[in-house]
Amino acid sequence: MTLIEKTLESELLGIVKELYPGFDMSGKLFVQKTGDAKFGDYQTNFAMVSAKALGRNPVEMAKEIAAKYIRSGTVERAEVAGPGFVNLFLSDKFLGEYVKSANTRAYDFTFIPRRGDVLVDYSSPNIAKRMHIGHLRSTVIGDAIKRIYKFLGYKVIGDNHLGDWGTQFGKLIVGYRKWLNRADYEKSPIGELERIYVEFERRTEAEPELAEEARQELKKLQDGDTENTRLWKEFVDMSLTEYGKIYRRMNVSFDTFHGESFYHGRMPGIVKTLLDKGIAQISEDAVVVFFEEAEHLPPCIIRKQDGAFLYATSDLACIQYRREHYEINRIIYVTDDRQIDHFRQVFRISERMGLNEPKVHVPFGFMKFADGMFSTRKGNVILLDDLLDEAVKRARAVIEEKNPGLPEDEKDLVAEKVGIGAVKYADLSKNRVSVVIFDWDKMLSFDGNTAPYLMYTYARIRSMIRKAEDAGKNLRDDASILFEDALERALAVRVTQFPVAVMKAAEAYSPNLIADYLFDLCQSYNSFYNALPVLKEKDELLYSRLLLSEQVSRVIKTGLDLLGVETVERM
RNA sequence: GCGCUUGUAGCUCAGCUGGAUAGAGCAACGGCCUUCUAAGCCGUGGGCCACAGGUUCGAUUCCUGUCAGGCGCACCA
Repeated sequence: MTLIEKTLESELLGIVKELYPGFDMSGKLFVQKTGDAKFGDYQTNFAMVSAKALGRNPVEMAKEIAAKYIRSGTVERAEVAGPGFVNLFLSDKFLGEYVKSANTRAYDFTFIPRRGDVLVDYSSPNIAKRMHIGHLRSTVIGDAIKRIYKFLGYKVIGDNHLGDWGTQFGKLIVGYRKWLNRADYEKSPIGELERIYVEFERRTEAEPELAEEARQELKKLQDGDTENTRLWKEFVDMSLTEYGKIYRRMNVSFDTFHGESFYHGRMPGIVKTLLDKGIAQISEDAVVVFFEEAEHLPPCIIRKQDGAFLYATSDLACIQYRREHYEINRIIYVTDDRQIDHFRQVFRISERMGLNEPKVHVPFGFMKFADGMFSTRKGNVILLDDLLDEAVKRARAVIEEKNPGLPEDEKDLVAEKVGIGAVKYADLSKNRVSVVIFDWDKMLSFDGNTAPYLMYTYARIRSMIRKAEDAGKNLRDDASILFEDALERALAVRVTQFPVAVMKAAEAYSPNLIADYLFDLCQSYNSFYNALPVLKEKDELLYSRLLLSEQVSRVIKTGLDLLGVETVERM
C-alpha cells in the first residue's frame, strides 16, 4: 500500500503545480508528521522553504495552499500556523480506512532505488576467543540493519567477517605446543585456548623471544605450512560450533562466514596493484600507503616487514572480491568507533584503486567496565552466554511473580524470549557513539523503553483478542475504525507513521529510531487501553477498537521483528 | 601535538535530512486494580540543550572557536 506521506505529497504536488506553475520544487516538497496533535496529523513546510525563491510571503502562500484542500477526501481541513506551516488534519474516514488496511498489504517502497546487494559486515568475533559482551553491539545492530533493509525490499547479504587470520594464531600455535592441557581442551576447547593465550601474554614479558617465535609460526601458517594449517582449521571449526549455538540462541543469522583467511590468496595481488599504481610505497621494508596532509590520516600498513598481511589488506581484498561476486549497492560495516580511522583509510585506498562502491562505517561506542576495558587477556570479561543466562534468570523471576499460573514450560520459553529481548533491545534502543559503561541493572531493566514493555503491550492485546474470540466476537472484515475518543485517533495516527520510521532507521543506520517509534506507539496504546474499554462496548465500537488493537499488535510484532526481538502471546 | 567523537532534567538516554511552549524512563511525591494482564495508566516537581560567536523567517540540530570527557595516531584487529 502507498505510504501516507506519499499520498499526501502527491496531493500537495498537484496543488502546488497549479498555484506556482513552472516553479522548481525539487527537494522542497515534503510532508512530515507533526509533533503535537493540535498542529494536525501531518504538515508541510513548503511555503516557508519556497517563499524566498518565489519572492513571496510564506504565510500568504500557506493560505493559498491550505485553501486548495477544501474538497480533498484525505484531508479534512488544512490550517495555516506560525510562520507558514500548513497543518493537515486527516479525515476520520481516510485515517480509519488507512489503518484498517495497514499491514494487510505490503507497504510500497518501490520509490526507493533498491538496485543491487547490500552487504552488511557484523559480529566478526576473533576465533579461539569466547564471545563476550564486547561482541553484543555489533552483532545485534548489524542483524537489525540487515532485517531493516530486507523489509524495505533490498537484497541483503549478512557477512560474518571472522577474525580467523590474525596474529593470535602464532601465539596460539606456540602456546598449544608448550602448555596445552589436553583434558581441559577436550572439555572446553575455546576456554582452554583462551587460557593458553593469556598464558602466552603473561610469559612474554619475561621471555620476549616468545613473541618472535609466534611471529614465525604465524608466517609459516600464512605460507601454508601443513601442520600449522591443520591446527588453525581445528581452532576455527571448534570456535564456529560454539558461535553457532549462541547465534541460534540470539536469533541472529548470516549468509556468509567469509573471514579474513578467505581473502588470503588475493592479498599479494592487492599489494602488487597498490605498488604498481603508485598508491603504496616501500617504507622501512614494509608496504605502506601515505595520505595527503589534508586527509589527516596516519600511514596505513599493507604488508609488514616480515611479509605478513594485515587487517587493512584483507579488507581491501574483501571489497575487491565483493565487486567481482555481487552487484554492490553499498557495503555497511558495523564495528566500534575505535576503528573509524581504519575504515577511513581503507575507504580512501579502495577509491584510489577504483573500487568506488558506496561504503559506510556504522560505528558505536564500545562497552567497558567503570574501572576499565574488557580484555580476554586480563580475564575480566562477561561472557555473552553468562549475560543471557542472567537476563533469562531475572525474567523468570518476574514471570513467577506476575504470572504464576503459566505452565512451567511456557514460563521457561517466555523467560528466554523476554530476557534475550531485553538484552538486545538495551543496545538497539540507544544511539550513543560513546563509551557504554556496563551495568547489570541497566542492561536488564524491564521498565520504561525496554523490550519487556513492548512485549507486554503486545501480549496484552493478544490476550484481549483471545478473550473476544472466546466470547464469539471475532475480528470482522466489515468493521470500521471509529474515532470516538482522542486517544483512539492519536493511536491510529501513530500506526500510519510506522513505515517512515523504518525508512529513517535505514537511512541513518539507526535501529533506535524504530525502538523510539515502537515505544511511543506502545505508550499511546497503553493510554488507550487504560482509559477505554473494548469488550464491554456495544458491537460497533467493540469491533472498531478490537480492529485498531489488532493493527497495533501487528505493528509491534513487525517492528520488534525488525529489531530481532521475538514476541510472546502471553507473559 | 594532530585527528575523530561526545557534552540535553539528580541518573540513563530520545530528539526524525533546521521547525512551533525541548521529550521519555529511572529516582522523588500524589492518585488508579469487585472492570479486557498494575511488567500498566494518570498527575506533580525537576532544563541559560557545556560556553561564545555566526548562518537563517526560525538553531538542541548546520558552521567557527573555547572548555571538558572518551578514543585513535607504522607493522594489533
